[in-house]
Amino acid sequence: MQSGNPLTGLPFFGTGGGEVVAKATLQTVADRVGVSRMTVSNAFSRPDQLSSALRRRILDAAADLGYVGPDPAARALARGATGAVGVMLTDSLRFAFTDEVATSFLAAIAEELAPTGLALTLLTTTTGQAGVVPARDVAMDGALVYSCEARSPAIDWLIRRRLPLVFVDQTPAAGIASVNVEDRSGARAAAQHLVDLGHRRVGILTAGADGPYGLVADPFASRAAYAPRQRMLGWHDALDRAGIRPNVVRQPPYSDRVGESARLLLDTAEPPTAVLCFSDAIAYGVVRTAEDLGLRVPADVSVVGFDDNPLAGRMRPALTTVRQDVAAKGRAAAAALTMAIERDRTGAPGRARHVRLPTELVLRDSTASPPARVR
Amino acid sequence: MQSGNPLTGLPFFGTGGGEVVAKATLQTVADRVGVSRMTVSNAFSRPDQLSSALRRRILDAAADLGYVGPDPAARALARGATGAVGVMLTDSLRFAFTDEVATSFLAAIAEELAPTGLALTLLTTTTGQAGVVPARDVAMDGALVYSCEARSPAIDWLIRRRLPLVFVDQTPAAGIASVNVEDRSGARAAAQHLVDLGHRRVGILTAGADGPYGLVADPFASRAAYAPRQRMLGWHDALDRAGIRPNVVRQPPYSDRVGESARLLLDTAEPPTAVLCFSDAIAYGVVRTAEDLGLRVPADVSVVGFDDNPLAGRMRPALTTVRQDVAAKGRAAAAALTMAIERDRTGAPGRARHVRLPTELVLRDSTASPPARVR
DNA sequence: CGCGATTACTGTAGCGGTACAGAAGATGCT
DNA sequence: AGCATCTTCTGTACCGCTACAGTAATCGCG
Repeated sequence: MQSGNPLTGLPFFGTGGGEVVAKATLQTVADRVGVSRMTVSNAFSRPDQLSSALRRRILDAAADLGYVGPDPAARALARGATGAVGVMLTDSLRFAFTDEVATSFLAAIAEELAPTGLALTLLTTTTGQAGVVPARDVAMDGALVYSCEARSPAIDWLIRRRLPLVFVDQTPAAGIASVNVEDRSGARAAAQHLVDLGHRRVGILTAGADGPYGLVADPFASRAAYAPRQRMLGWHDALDRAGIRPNVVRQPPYSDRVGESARLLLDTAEPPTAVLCFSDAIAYGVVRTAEDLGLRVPADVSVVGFDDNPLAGRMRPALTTVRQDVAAKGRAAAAALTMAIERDRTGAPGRARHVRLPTELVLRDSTASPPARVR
Repeated sequence: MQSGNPLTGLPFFGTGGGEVVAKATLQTVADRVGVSRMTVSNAFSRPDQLSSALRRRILDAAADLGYVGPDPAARALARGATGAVGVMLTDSLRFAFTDEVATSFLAAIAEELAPTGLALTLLTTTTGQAGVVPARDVAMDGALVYSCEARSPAIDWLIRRRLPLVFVDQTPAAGIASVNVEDRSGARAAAQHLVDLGHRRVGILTAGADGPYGLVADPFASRAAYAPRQRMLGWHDALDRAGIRPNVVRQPPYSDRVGESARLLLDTAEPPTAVLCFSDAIAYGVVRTAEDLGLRVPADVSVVGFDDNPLAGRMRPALTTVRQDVAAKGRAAAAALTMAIERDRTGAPGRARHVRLPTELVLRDSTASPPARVR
């Protein structure tokens, strides 16, 4: 006698007090009702293929037997589709969840994907104990690669599997759809803004998974990821033209210890009158450090961020930054992925598209002309 | 002649310039090498089952044929395990990514799960266009249910599927492992702290997916989720004992518009001298609103949060709050889930464990005795 | 009334693996 | 030499579902 789990409120097995069976499958239900297995499958997955009366009987029998519905794994094999897409993030997932820009991006993807019924599976580039490599071993219909090192083994697995892919904030590759933003021109505009204000001593605080860290001689020596490199190019576009040679400091990504890096720039004999930062989060740290050092922002030192993180508008002084529409990026990525999956499914034509979203310089209160004494 | 994709650097098919085949499977490789399919399977999944020489030949042939490795979907069916676990979040995934407490929790889970090789699949309670219900249709080995409404259809699907589950910040259910924090006693301590400081006029600003919203007459009328309810109980434990009847305002969860709700409490003829908030994020909004109204915190009004969000320490005044160890909660949840999956796999004994993590009142600068004039 | 079009259901042939129980030959030991 | 024991490799039987091509009965219609 099954009376149901008192707390979940659900019956232990089935909803009709049916017998306790090892495991109900389509066949179990088919046998019970006296129809073919295919008909039961249709009852669940293609209701228009049978009479509603029979469907009713089948569904009832299924409930009675505790049959929940087609097994997702078996269905995935038979259909060749899993209903989930992967999103590959840098090694430390922690970053992905700590950074407001990354989380907004993920949120936008999740929202765009929700109506399609596709679930999002988080993938890391790490390898598990038993040699499990999610990128190789998890079933999925396609994947997004977000801001990862260019050529990790994990990405190679995704490519080898011939999964429909979309690269986001990655160096675009032929045959793979990509979504990027105008990092370079955005950075150029930011640097030009400083030049126009009259700054001649400029510092750059960038970030990257690869070193070297600290004050770097050659800003382009690192095999940095796409965004850091593009932004560095953009900053230099404007600075070079103005004949300015910036001091460049690099730090690990998403470090909370911006202070140390910022001091490398600011706590010197001849500190820059303006600092270009890889992100708003870093810019925030620079502003705080400047204040700690007794420098006023923007009177003594101007600071420019990147991203237009919500933080940028909230902080005091409000941050001059380069806006990118992260939500739009997420939507574009999700759309590109569903499109790539669709194309893969139908074997349709069409080449991989490379989307490039605009950036825009947002002037706020953290930039001003350099102090008179150094002008 | 395959020369490889110039940009991905990977060959179009196989690594040995092998022929372009429709799709390589174990059988394809087996035929090529002249061994049984089972041996090829072993070469990939159980290397100790064959001589390394043969394995080498098999792997080479596989690479040549463009065979990547066992198909995850097929393997999932045959093995009965997918290598992914779900985590069910409230309808709007956006919240999950917007709230720093939620993201820290997710990050901790992800980190704890990484070494096991289990990927995290994000599930929503929403139903996709084609009637796709992730909780029912996505293959997974188990799932976490985090802070969802008690009995949504999506949760029912998970239960019906008999998936190993762990409830987090949910009302514990028999037979289902759960992880919770001492919401009630934490809230009680917070309220008691205000009582001890001499406050008699106390406001409460809580949040919940279910209304009613605004100033509520009966704080317990809402069928609120577990945490809101427990905290409400805790606050009342202390206030009731002191004979204090608080004004209670409820707002939707994670709304950015705390201002409106806060004004319902503060912008009145007889504003409370202290406000208890459901979260630090809300407390932040209350502090800002108080300042906008010309009230000083804590001189005119004390504010207490909940969670000990990093924000709490950063804000000025630093927020008095109730600390919960979100990372520990994430780790505990992940551990409970892997344990549940393991038990399910081995059919082992052992009852579902219910973990309850401590909370702790953290005194900072946002609370003080009420202003003299109202004392 | 006869015939093509629908509707309702069935059978077969996979999808691409893994588990498990051998079998055949090599090895070790007395 | 004789026999138990490894080591390697093989064969079979699923895992649970869906695609697709039927078949049989019902329907519409001139």
